[in-house]
Amino acid sequence: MLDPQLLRNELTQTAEKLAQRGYQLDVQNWQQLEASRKAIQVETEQLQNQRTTISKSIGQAKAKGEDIQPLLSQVASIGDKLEQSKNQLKTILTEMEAVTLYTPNLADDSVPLGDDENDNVEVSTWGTPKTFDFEVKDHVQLGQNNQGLDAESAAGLSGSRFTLLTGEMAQMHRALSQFMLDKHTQQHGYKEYYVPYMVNAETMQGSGQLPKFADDAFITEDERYLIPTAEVPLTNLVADTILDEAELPIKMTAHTPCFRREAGSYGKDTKGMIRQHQFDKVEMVQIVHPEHSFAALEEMTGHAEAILQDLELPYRKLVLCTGDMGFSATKTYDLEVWVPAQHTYREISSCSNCTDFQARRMQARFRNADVKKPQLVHTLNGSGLAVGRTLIAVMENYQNDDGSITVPAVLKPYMNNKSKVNKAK
RNA sequence: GGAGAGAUGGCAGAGCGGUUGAAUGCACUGGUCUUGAAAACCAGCAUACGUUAAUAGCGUAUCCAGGGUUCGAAUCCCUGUCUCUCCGCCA
Repeated sequence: MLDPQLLRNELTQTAEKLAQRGYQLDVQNWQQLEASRKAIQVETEQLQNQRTTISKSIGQAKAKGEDIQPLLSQVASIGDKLEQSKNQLKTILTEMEAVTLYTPNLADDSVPLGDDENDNVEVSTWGTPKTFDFEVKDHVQLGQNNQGLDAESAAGLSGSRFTLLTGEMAQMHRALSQFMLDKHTQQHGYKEYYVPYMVNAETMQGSGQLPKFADDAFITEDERYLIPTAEVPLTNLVADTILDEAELPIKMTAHTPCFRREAGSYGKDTKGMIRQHQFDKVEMVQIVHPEHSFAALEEMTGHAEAILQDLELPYRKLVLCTGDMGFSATKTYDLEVWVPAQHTYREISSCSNCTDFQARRMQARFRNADVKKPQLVHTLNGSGLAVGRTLIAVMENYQNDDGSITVPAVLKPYMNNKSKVNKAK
């Protein structure tokens, strides 16, 4: 949610900034709502004040044994008017809330303007894509060759966009998440969490997935949502709390499966395990003092980069343009890893500063020693990294002529010191 | 799944349907005292919204949430959520 003061006092500028993101705020409608809200709220509060005042004097009169009848008839006329006024106010506030819940965060001034992913700006690249002296296979072929990746069995069990991993592929998948968690907890200062994979609607609303993106999530019969990312449970851990300033920053990480309907992505990335209904991810979340959130974004993106560097996977870093950013973000870096078979970079991490947007929805605050008042925290989240896509990247970048895959050095301790897997039979 | 108990300010914990935003204690902040600290004593200390130039006043709301009764609800009634205890089942 945006600061309501922005919509009240800087409506035109705010609408312009929202338009950069492709969101059209109905300014006229909002102004009308705001005007009637003002009038009706004042009226309601006045009526309420009258009623309370008279009710109090009834109490006093009764205590003194005076006749309360005149007071009762005085208050009688207020009831209906108040009721009506209250209902009107409620209707307007509900309407206004609907607008604010559907309005995205504002982009930071440092974010490049643009319409879609074509306008994202490359910030840096790392590593050099390896040249192969044989014809590279994609991860699907590599997986099939070695019977470690089985889309057909998964489809039989669950349908499209699911993958089954077996043997050393499953082991490498596990090794990757272990490695990532160890790196973040031991070197980057994050605390490890094990979290629920199902959350309630309130939690989904807190981090911005609801109400606007209900179609993207799986919902259970008892109205719980399968988490689309560990960002949801982790970030909401501070919902409705007032933290001590000394507790900040809070740095959390968790390895979870992520569930996404992928509604509207029909035909996109149907081959292989690039885009799945279920995938594993190691997520980083930071809860920080508002002054430090942009520095924290740089730091957190660095933590994701460190994983790729340790795995020696070439990647590039992009800053997303205004039109391509997620709903809650004010600034986002994407990391894209080199995928040899596609001869291109593919997204493997996304790190965002959400400023106070999620914090306001969740009412996550800290007691500011300077101001002494509770103040909204800033929240950040980043993938560190998407495990399935990392597995793909390792398979393809570390493939050998015979179809085997060399184990990256940092993964060896997690794989019984094997140096190669999936030797073609 | 069955039976019972509960949910009040940062925490603990009072509260008869009437001037209760709410006793008291702890914590916290400022002060007195002290060479300094502790102790003691004094004072202050919720949040949100509205109005406003105002972080000044004034007003409104908030005692788990949502309904209801009433002139008036933290207090009474209904529904829901969560927590705890006991029983059953169970990885």
